[in-house]
Amino acid sequence: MADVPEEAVPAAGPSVKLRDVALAAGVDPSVVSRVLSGDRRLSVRPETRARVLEAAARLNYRPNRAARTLKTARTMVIGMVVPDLANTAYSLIAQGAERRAAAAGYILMVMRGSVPDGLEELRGRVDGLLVAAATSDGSYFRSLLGDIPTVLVNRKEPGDIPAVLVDDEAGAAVAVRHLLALGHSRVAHVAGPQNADTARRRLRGYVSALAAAGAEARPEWVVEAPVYDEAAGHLAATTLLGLEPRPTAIFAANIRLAIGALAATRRLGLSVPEDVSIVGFDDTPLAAFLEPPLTTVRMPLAELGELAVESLLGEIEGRRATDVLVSLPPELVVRASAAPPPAA
Amino acid sequence: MADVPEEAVPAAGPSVKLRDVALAAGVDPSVVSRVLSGDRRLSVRPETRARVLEAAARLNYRPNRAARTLKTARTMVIGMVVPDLANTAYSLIAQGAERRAAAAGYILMVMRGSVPDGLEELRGRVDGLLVAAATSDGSYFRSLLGDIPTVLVNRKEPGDIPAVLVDDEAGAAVAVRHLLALGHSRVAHVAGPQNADTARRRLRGYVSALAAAGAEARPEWVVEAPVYDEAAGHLAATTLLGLEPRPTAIFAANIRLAIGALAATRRLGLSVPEDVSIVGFDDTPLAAFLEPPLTTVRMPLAELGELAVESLLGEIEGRRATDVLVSLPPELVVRASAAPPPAA
DNA sequence: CTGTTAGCGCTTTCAA
DNA sequence: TTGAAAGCGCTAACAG
Repeated sequence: MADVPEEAVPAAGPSVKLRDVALAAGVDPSVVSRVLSGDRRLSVRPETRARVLEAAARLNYRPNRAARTLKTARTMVIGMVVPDLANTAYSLIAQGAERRAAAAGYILMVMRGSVPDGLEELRGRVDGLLVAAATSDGSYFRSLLGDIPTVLVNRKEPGDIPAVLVDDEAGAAVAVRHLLALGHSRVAHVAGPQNADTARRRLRGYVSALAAAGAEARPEWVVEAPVYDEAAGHLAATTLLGLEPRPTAIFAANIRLAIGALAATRRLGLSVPEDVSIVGFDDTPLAAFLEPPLTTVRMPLAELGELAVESLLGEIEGRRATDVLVSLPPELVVRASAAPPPAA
Repeated sequence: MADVPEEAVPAAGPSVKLRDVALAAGVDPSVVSRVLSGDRRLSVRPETRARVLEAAARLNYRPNRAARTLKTARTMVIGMVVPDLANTAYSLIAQGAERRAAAAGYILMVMRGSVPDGLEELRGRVDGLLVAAATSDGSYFRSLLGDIPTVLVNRKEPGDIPAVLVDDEAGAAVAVRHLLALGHSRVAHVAGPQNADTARRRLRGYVSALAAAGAEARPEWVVEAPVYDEAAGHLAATTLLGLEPRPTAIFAANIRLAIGALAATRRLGLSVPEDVSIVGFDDTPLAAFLEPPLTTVRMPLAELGELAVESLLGEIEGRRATDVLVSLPPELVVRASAAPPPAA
């Protein structure tokens, strides 16, 4: 006689249902349902509960999610839409979101893409949506959404969709003040695409920090990168460094932009930070290994993710969410790309 | 009398069901179902079909997914598990996967995490799984999976889970041959974590390319990075460059490792590529903006994603999948980090 | 060409 | 403390 492992996983046969467990435990399916969902306010004789639990375990029962969803009108999944996966910022946000979602019994699933595409496909598969993808038209957007509870993650759009934000304006100001404190008087800005709310807020922070310090600000010291990537940063910085007199410092609105700016500076035969200082926005492990290591400002992105889910859970429960600003302060990560300006 | 916009989106009231559409169109729900799911082999009088379509549109009907899933036992979602979102390689794979999935009417949702965590939560929410997360124990893994159709993406584990792979071994060989052709005779390797299948295959490619060329290979020229990140690459390269005689070229098993190696080299006061040449594995836009721009090998990752879905769809349909190797060749992206060795 | 019928597997009153 | 019954919204035979 061959040994049959006791815990053998049953082959892909017909799956075991609530009814099978009920049969095996000698009770009604409804009892099994109540026991297994841990219905607190239900009195079940301990021995009955034990029998049910034992049967469920023995039969390796897995509730059918579609049936449960059909009945309860809840999927217990939260969707997150991001414009592109390969961005460490989104990954940090997702981590926070995931943690908070898990604590509430939800799972987080992420979809790449713009909202208009993915939306129809998501309806009915998620209980709520975190939208981190860029959008320019909030109301168009709302109508697409229909009644899916949604919160915008670090972007505020016209319209009534609640947003959770980090203080990008303050973060930008931290960067600029650092440069000013180092003694720079010609601080330029590689701005992000101005159709993105994040980029606008960072630009505002740059402008207001300069103003608050009474420092000089010239319109030509701001150049907008049409997208958040290295090539765009390279191009913008090249323009900036061609100015006369040349800016001695550049604050880039994003890490990829900063990397492009760094490359541009060196390709112009200038050195960082001796000739020009550079500060980037959003931190990543990579920053420490650039040449020179890049000074950046780190935003509380994991907390952003957590709070966004927090807010979304409220919406799912029918509470009307309001905008929230993550209260943790931005943090300057000082490395080597910013130093005092050359003694002109 | 107030104007009521005709296309007003109904408030979050009770949603419209198949029955409502049927009522409005004056037909039976089953007819609506058939018309809307585009059942080809069904004859419906054109005018009936038109009435149904019109009613559905007017009422803004959205099928209830849970009900459909309960009935059909299909979710039409493919899950993808990745170890971390912030890796451009996964993002490329996901793009390919998404495209192929969409063509078959599926959507792709990605989950971060290791398989053991996420799995129980995924069962019943996806029809199949693409696993790109590292695993060391394939059989343990299979038992967790139960009967969820799965394909491993660019990792082969012992056990019977089908895998779709790119030819990492050939890719590594391309890199090494490039270095050899440049005239290097002391080519070292920063290997990835050897519990990862990708890392093992790349190491194999390094070894066999050296052997095929009759070039010298020394055990101390290979150092393993315990993880695929910049810090580990930095450390490994530092060790390598302390060797006597010093290797004149380094092939790094991954882009992040290569970036760390680049930084290490410079921090040792050596220059790239004058003193030492570096070639990385997997390409990213960033590579062109490093100092110097990094020569890399680009693998057909989008195709990997497509083929993985292809294979998974087969499994979902009950066909037993076999391992497949993406046939597109690796491509060397020549930039500036590799050059002939210094005239010793 | 269209309607009838019978569930899919679960949860949740309500009744015993 | 447990069981009975109804139904979530859809699809897919089968019948007409």
